Amino acid sequence: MTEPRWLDTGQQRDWRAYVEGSIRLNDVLDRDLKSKHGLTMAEYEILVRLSEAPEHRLRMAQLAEEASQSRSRLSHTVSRLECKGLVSRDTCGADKRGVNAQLTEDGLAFLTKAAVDHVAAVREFFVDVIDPDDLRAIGRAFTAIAEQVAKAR
Amino acid sequence: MTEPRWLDTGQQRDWRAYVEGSIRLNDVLDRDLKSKHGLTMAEYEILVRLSEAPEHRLRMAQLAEEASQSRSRLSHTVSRLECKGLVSRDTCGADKRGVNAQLTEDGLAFLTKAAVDHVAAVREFFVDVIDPDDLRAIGRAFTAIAEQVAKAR
DNA sequence: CGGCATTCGTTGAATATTCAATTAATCGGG
DNA sequence: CCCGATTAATTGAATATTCAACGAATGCCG
Repeated sequence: MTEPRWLDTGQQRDWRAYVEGSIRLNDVLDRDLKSKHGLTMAEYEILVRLSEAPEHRLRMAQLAEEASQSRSRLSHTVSRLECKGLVSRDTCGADKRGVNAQLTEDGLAFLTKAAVDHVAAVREFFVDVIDPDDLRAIGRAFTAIAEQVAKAR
Repeated sequence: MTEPRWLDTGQQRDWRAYVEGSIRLNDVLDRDLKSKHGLTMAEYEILVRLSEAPEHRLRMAQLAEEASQSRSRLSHTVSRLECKGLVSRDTCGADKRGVNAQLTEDGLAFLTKAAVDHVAAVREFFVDVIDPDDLRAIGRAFTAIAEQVAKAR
């Protein structure tokens, strides 16, 4: 059997700082969005992706991929957003298996308001708290991580 | 009303890379730990903190704080771990409201095995795919973030 | 000492997420 | 053209997490 390669002191410190910090960041951003607009980050992300898509619509599978969610989870979540009138579903013309999620006008208006508060919170607890060079490092690192995860599947 | 300060292109790119990367990293590590040992990261973290505490025991409130979990969530999760025989509960002598969570011998043995695989996965998808300087940047940044979140409460 | 406010931990219901199975439609080789 | 394999999306049950409320013990202050 191969000897496990443990993390050295510095690596462990940094890894743990990341684990704790990311949980707490997520909590505070989620709480903020939820208290002010009744949305979770996952729901918010869905609205954002739709708002950036041509004609404000995307196939479920692609939306799931972009929002880093399972298809099952997306189905449930979109159902909730549909109940709130922020998103609608219609069957895709070309591929009759497919379903398009479509951002409604209300959805876009709602997102526009929520985005103002959300970006302020992202600044307050993330962007404005860290050195610009460190931000770039984070961008590099997590891009590489996402690639590595994708590669492994 | 104050004008919202949007993120510039680079900030947005880096922020989004982080959001996506951190979700995917969490997914892959959770999946790995769950498939190999039937534990979530949250449960694993609880065992780790207990293993590092004097006499392998901690008050529930402190454990919740260290593992970045709500007390309610911790209660439920510890109940599950108790069912598996990895943790036990006993009332705290000094403060009769208090409860100590205690890592059992089985729990320690179990953790020791799980840690080998977990650290390997943390290397594969995190430590070994990023530049050492970027890792330090992440450590700095998320330490600052955790502080900022703590300050805001 | 008395009593009010706070802290500790748990509980159960409401909500969200995962997991496995299902239905329907498309694809592709023969 | 047909049929088995694959893909799309949904469903409902099992599981996990959040949320609000609670009971018990302690702290604090007059």
